Amino acid sequence: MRSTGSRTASANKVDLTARLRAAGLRPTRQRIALGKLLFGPHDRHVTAESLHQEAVKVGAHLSLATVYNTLHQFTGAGLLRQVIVDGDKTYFDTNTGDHHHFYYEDEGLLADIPGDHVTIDGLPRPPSGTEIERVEVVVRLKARG
Amino acid sequence: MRSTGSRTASANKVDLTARLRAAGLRPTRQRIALGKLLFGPHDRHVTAESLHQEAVKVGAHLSLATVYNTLHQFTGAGLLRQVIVDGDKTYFDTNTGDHHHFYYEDEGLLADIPGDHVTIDGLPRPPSGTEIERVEVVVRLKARG
DNA sequence: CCAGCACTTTAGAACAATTCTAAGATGTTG
DNA sequence: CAACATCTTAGAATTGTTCTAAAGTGCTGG
Ligand SMILES: [Mn+2]
Ligand SMILES: [Mn+2]
Ligand SMILES: [Zn+2]
Ligand SMILES: [Zn+2]
Repeated sequence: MRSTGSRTASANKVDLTARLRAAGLRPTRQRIALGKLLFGPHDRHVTAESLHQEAVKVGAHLSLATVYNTLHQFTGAGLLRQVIVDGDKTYFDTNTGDHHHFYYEDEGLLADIPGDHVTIDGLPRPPSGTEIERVEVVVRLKARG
Repeated sequence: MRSTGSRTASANKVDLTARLRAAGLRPTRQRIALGKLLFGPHDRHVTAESLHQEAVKVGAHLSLATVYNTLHQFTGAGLLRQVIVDGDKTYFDTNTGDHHHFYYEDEGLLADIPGDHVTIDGLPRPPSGTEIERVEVVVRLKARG
């Protein structure tokens, strides 16, 4: 359903370069490094800090400010979306399609719930003058007692 | 359904004092002032900052640190719950029952969606070793284009 | 091929929300 | 009321994030 065939294959530099250009972003060393980490075979949920650490670990060296800039630019370009489930940090999600989340509160981890089979009934219609931008379901989990 | 009959009447000092004592909290001047603002006839969504300003406006004078302390103590006592919809600030909700939210992104305002009629189908069962603490639905609204 | 300009990166400062510290104030109890 | 535990609070500290402005890099027109 998602239109990005290249997402499922390991993201190579050519793909990324094209994707960045299409988004109006120059394919810089830093953006390509982050893109490789983000747009691999599986979807991911990262924070700026976690992605920065990961980038450093694979030898890319770039600043945390650049990670923030890049995450926001990718989000603006529709390559990422933000997920807000914790007051202390912002998560960025490579899955921009319709889906929901489990949130492991103890671990601070997100897991996708595909949107396909989830239905939400009985919601009131949006107040006049407004429209729905998105409906988000978060299932908060804790370790079984 | 909620067990707090006193919530619907204007919260008086006697009620609040009892409620605080029951929660193991001394009914101090500050906690009573905040309790009066919070536990009036309607449910409310506040931030520490908004509640502090409101308290100052009605002549109570207490520090922002006390507002934070009190909000957390009230939450621990089950008198409030937190709602996380914005990375920049935490909302506290006097409605501790089962319900969901509209979030006016432009305004930073929350409105309740009663839980009674909303049904969510097709959610996977929680991963083993975990249990669901709560299922939250947030309907993000934007001004109609 | 560049030169040259726009776009990027980044160190470090700045910010905003929240938490912490530790010292003085206040509620409660005998 | 004394005495102690509990509370409050100013101000410092922390954390996640954004901003600033200066140095670096990608791209294009000649
Ligand atoms: Mn914070
Ligand atoms: Mn913040
Ligand atoms: Zn996701
Ligand atoms: Zn609410």
